[in-house]
Amino acid sequence: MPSQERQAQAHDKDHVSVWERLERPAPAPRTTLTPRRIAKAAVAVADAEGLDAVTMRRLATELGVAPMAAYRYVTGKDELIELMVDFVYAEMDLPGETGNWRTTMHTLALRIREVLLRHSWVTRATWCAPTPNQLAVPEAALAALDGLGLDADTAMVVYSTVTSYVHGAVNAEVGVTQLLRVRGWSSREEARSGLASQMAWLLSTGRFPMYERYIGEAGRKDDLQWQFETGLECVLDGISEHLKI
Amino acid sequence: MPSQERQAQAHDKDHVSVWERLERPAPAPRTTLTPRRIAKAAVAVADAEGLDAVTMRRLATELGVAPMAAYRYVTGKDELIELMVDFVYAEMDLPGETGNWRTTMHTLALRIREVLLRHSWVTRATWCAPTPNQLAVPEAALAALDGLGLDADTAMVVYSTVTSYVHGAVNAEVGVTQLLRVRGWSSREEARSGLASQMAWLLSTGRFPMYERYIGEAGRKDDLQWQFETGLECVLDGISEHLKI
DNA sequence: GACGGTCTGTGTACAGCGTATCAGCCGTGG
DNA sequence: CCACGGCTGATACGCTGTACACAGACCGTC
Repeated sequence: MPSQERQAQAHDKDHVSVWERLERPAPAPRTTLTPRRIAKAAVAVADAEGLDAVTMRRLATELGVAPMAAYRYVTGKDELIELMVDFVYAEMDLPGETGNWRTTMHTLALRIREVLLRHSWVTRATWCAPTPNQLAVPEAALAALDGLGLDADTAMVVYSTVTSYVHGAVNAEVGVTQLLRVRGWSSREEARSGLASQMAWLLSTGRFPMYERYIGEAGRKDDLQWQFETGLECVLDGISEHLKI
Repeated sequence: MPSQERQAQAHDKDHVSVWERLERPAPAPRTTLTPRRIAKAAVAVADAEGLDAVTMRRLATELGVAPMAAYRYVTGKDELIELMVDFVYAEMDLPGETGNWRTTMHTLALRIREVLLRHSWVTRATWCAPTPNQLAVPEAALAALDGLGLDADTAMVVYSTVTSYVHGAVNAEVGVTQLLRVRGWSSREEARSGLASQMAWLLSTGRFPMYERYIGEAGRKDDLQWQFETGLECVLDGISEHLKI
């Protein structure tokens, strides 16, 4: 995301979000290009080759239009990424009312993880303003927490705590995946050996005896699903315990 | 971080990490440029103006050397960022043995948050391989968890859960800050009004009644410290509860 | 004290990026 | 029929990361 701070003084307080702008006039029956089509193409590229592969030129090629064409719909690359993020969140099916906050939050966490893992670049784009479909997530969570007697602040903390955990965990998972791509390790085995040799050197310094023991004793180092769910259970137990709900 | 996937096939499995390389010969008493000086200058720029302001040319200007000079010490920008991350983690003072895992983990979480907030760009650079000073964090955590009867896998889950939460939470905090810079909002008040107007439009769609109520009822929306600590208490309670420790 | 080799920093160059700007084209109102 | 005004495409600029060839400084050796 190289563009994050570029357009600083381009728009100031009378900034109008993409969403608001797109909603307004419906100026003509757009045919070739639509925000949705743009977002879809960009997401496809990002999924396949990473966020850095998404360039305005590449996107244009993918869509079969001129390099600058997409600028008719977004003011810059930042907004393109907003569109992409929203597109991704749109595909998440949020859990409905189950009558049990814990079940709902559990499902929600798993769903978020699925989506973020499927589009691993999203975790790198969290700096953008909330998009409509992104806002639907806390909406669903707050609905699930309604009626438990929590005040508004506390309910939001519950939501934040769960999503913070999910985002942090997925970020760590994704970090490894991305490292593979950076290093050009394609096969899983190649990656393991490459990372292992590097780690071996670090451990050989003797600075990390506990970590070394972990490497030696651990049996579920690669069971990311188990790790995630175990941590999630802790988080949910903690919320239940701490808030007496 | 535009360079993340560029140097794919440059080095393959016989990749040697910066750390290993720097340790090896001790070739001469470096004078003008050292990895530490490079990292320090880069971190200063990133702290002041964001990660995107850190360019090889800018860094060179800052150090008073030619644009390509730093390439003598790092193979590319990715390694520069590794150096920067390690530099930051080096300044974290890790909690010593307290005899109480919960106290130690609590302190650790707060310390990590402090450091990450002080260098808010770090959360965007988590994809890199573990650096020595980064590895010192799980080392300290595992040491604190030793002797509780947890198996290696579970101990690591405890550590991961806490840091996942911390990273996720800080990431969310930082996201807001960064949005300000992107939008060119300098003052806090200006930011609030700008964000509020955008949010107002989203809420006016009526899609988010629960969220709207939260906005109306919440009193501690800006007390990030309280939110963080409350969530952290939940997480720690949950670990204690779930694992019976 | 002179010398050759290694290490350190410099200069130039290139491909690719985001995007400002302008020229041309189109459908439409007169 | 023409003039016009908004959409589209191409060109251009300044910036990026970095490959590459080079010059100077320091070293151990003779």
